[in-house]
Amino acid sequence: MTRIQRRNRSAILEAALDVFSQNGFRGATLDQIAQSSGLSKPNLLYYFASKEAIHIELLSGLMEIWLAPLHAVDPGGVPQAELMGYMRRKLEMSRQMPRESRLFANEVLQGAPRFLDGIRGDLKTLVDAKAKVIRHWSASGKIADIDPYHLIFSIWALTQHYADFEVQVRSVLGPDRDPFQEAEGFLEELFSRLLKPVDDAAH
Amino acid sequence: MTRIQRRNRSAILEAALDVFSQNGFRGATLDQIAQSSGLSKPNLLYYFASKEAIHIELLSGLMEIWLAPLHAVDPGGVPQAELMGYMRRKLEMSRQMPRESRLFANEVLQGAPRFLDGIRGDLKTLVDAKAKVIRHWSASGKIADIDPYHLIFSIWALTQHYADFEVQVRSVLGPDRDPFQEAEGFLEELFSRLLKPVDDAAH
DNA sequence: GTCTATAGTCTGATAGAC
DNA sequence: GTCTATCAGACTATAGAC
Repeated sequence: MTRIQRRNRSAILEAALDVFSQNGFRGATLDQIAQSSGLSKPNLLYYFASKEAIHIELLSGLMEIWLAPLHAVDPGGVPQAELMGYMRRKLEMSRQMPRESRLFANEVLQGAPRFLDGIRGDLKTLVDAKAKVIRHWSASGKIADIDPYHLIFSIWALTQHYADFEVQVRSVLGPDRDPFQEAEGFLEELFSRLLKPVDDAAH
Repeated sequence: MTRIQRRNRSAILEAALDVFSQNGFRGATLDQIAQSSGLSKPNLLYYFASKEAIHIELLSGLMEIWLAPLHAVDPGGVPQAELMGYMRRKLEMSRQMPRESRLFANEVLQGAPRFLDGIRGDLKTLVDAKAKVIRHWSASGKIADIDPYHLIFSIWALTQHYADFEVQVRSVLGPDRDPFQEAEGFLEELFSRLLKPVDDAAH
């Protein structure tokens, strides 16, 4: 692949991320992507077979990046620190990559018609593996005895909320507050309390 | 308005809830709504001026129901019980009204272009009022000293996650588990821990 | 009030010159 | 590789008969 091809492909994907993340698959148009990427509409289709091909390429290309923080949870690390670190990295991704968050949110919200394989495959496999690690940490008393799947869901829900519903969060907080900075402290407190094992010796 | 008119209008709105919540505004078509409601396409437009009018009517009509649980938080009640009750009612709404949850999620996710007034108006006003109540509870030591806005966001994020991302949650948990029933216990534990005031006497 | 027919527009994709 | 021109289908909305 030439340098020009690489540059055009990535310009298309960059523009597509903008457009798909804001409008969802059906709401997005090739015209918008063409305009935003600076290429003509037929030229998009020279690089990608169809509108759907662009979308699929985007999703699968971002999947690895998106799952990296969970992948990085180390079974050999300090449980509390590993999980707090995972939460922090996810929040940081919501801050730095809100478009990616909304891209996935749009897709899942609408039933993941173009992505169910990825969810049922890579995602489930990874979550199952990490859930086993977390369950072990709970069983050995290193963290509280809570369901690992719902713990992971709660990290997703709380961190991605600030990206996916950013318009609402900012509207409610008003223009002078920084949602992400405040979320950092709040979620730190929340997950500290959630993960702390019950200290039976205190009773 | 005749009985027939009332029945047709509500049939349209019921069908529109199905279609808009699954596809978003731009992804939805009048054909789908017509088919789902059993009326012809021109007949939809006899009852509503446009596709957008249907959507706006849906959103504003559901706004009151959607905010009722927060409205019901009683400044005179027992703080911990009030907030746990709010969380429980929100989770119950995710279970019973996932389409409504996804309708709002789609709209907010895409920047709330048809709903920003509602968010900046009624929603912000209500949240501001309840935040003041919660802050007072914190200050008097009845619950933990946490930010009331982010507490409310966390209730929204965690309860609505089970409706909005239901496909993903079910795929990860597998077919034999009941997400909502499990969430009940998990969120009960999470918010109990989060709201509990620090007991200084213990140190 | 409800229908068929259709106007007018938008959209994904292709043809073919260069 | 990139463009202009354009097709075929889908879409919102309206006209007009009944």
